Amino acid sequence: MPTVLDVAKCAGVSPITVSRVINRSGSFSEETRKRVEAAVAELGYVQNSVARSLRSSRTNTIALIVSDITNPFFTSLARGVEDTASDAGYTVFFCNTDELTEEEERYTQVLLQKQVDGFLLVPAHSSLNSIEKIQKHNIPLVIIDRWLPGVAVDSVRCDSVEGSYQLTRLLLSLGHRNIALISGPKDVSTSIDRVSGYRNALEEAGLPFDPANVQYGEFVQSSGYALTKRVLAMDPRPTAIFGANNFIAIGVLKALNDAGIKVPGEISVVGFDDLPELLVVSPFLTVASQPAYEMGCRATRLLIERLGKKGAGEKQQVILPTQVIVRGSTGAANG
Amino acid sequence: MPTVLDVAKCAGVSPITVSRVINRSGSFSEETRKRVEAAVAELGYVQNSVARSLRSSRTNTIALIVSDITNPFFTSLARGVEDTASDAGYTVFFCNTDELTEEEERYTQVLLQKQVDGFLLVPAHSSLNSIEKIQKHNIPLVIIDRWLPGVAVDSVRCDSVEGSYQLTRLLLSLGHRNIALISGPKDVSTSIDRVSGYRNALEEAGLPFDPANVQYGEFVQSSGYALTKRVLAMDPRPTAIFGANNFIAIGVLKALNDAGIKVPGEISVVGFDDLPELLVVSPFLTVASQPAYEMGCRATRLLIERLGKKGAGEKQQVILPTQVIVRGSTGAANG
DNA sequence: CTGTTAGCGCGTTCAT
DNA sequence: ATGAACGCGCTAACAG
Repeated sequence: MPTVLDVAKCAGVSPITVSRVINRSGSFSEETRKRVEAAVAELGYVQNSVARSLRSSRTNTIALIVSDITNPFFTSLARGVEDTASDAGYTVFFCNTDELTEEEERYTQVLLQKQVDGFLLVPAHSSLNSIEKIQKHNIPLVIIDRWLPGVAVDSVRCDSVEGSYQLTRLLLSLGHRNIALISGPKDVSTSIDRVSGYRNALEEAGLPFDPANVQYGEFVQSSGYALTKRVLAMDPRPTAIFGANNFIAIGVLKALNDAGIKVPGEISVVGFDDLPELLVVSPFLTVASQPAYEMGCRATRLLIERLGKKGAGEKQQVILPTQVIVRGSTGAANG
Repeated sequence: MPTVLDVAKCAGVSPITVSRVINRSGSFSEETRKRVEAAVAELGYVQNSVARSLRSSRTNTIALIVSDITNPFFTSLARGVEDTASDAGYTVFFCNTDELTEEEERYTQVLLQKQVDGFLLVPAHSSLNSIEKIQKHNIPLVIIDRWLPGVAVDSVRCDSVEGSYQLTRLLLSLGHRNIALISGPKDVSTSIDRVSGYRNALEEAGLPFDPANVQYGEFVQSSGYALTKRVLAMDPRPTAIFGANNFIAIGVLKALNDAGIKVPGEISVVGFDDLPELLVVSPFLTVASQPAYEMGCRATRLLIERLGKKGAGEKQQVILPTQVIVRGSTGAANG
């Protein structure tokens, strides 16, 4: 493969001039530009970004670390990230941690080695190792979807407390007094916030917060399914179930389906996270919807802003609203 | 950030010795290893892959170029790619072309510059520019999901002809004689193959192939929706509709829903590509399902095999079977 | 507007 | 088992 040197010889100029023309940096005559571009075309020259990066200390590359790209929420988010990054001249590495701290740390290490210009991270649980390592290396970082206690970082997420509060209020307004919440892991902020919102709504309504009504599990369908079975065994049986993310909510609906329980006739169901309308024929679930694509765009824009002025400026917290969408899975409590 | 030199000084050895310990290459004493590792830990040294790549001409990086990661088929595929790549020590760049040839070429150029070790590509339409460019640079390439006329490349895809043939036979066996096929773009191989399979089944059954029954559009929901409207206006009206991918099939179902037409009572519907069971409460659509995750794994394994022996060996074509899953959207033709 | 020099951080080559 | 010298391809810094 030809190098700048070959192009330079072919065009009868010095390597640095070739560099200037290719990168549109510095200045050069129209005549030189033409000769260089002709040489580039003739030789089929392709610039070597690796060498360029070694010299310039920039790779035009960012990392996106999520728990599972297969979750439609993260898929949309990833698409937002890629669109925004691509427009700004960045290429995106993507990584799935499956909520495993070790995987997160392994990826962080590799990507630090690869000299990514910035990190977009959905933290697995509440380990700070990765974050501290990234910060120690002075690489811009934006945390997405979750917060972590005691760290000052740029972040973009949705208002889970408020979304959860509104969903719970909706159920209360329908007459439900016994509402089960099937949550994710205890140490993930989205779980914590959604429990808080739920609790706030109950207390505002003068109802007791019963810890037994909150089941902690994983943000996966099988967890939603299994915990619903447990909820159904409770006495008195809740008249509404709140699934704390999309997978859990689907697990809830499956379990109710399998148990022959009518929704919303016998039990109402609400969920957090909507499914993209491109995937659903007739949306049924009442949800608090998060603007996943938009979150990806915002986080990427924030990150790219940071790339210029490393470390400078106050950390920013972008908190986007959720939108409650009422559909067929919720109805009046009977009894 | 510290470099090998700093580590070397700190450990009282030469840079190359540090390199040997870190990469477990060459030989060194146990004593040296300990001193180097202590220095690495003390300084928080992280190897610079960019410099390493410049020297070694390998980046341990591959590119995945798909039309749209938001399509669950590509999402699962991407997950298969990432899992396999990660296990083998590779990191993945992901890119969305939206079926645009210019985007494909732009990404190809950028990734060539970034010296990716290999390409996984779902080609947009039938332009060969990107492929020829990649081949000219001698970078291993595996084409996924589609074939292109007149190029010898490694590829992994499903047997769309057979899947389509079986879906059509299923409809025929249910008594349908007037089956509309809503397809993707005319120049994409998956469209071509699915029309072929459909045609084969009809002709085998002694039925005429009526080109008017095949509507070409895009592989998107709005296209499936709009073309269904057109199909519904036909006289005689088809008793079954075949959506050539997941998005189209959903568009078909939405259009029938909006038109108040019962499925399968009045019209049966089949689709290509299944939706992940994690996303669906009660699967309804009869489909030919493609093992998307597996395709991603296979393609990545094939690519990684190639990375060792560049250009050597015969090009390989992996063709995986589809699986027809009969569900509630198909019923007997009445009439 | 253009060129010279030097060096980014690492690993290959050859020596000891 | 260890080290010295050199160069991967490019561009920053400094001329002119």
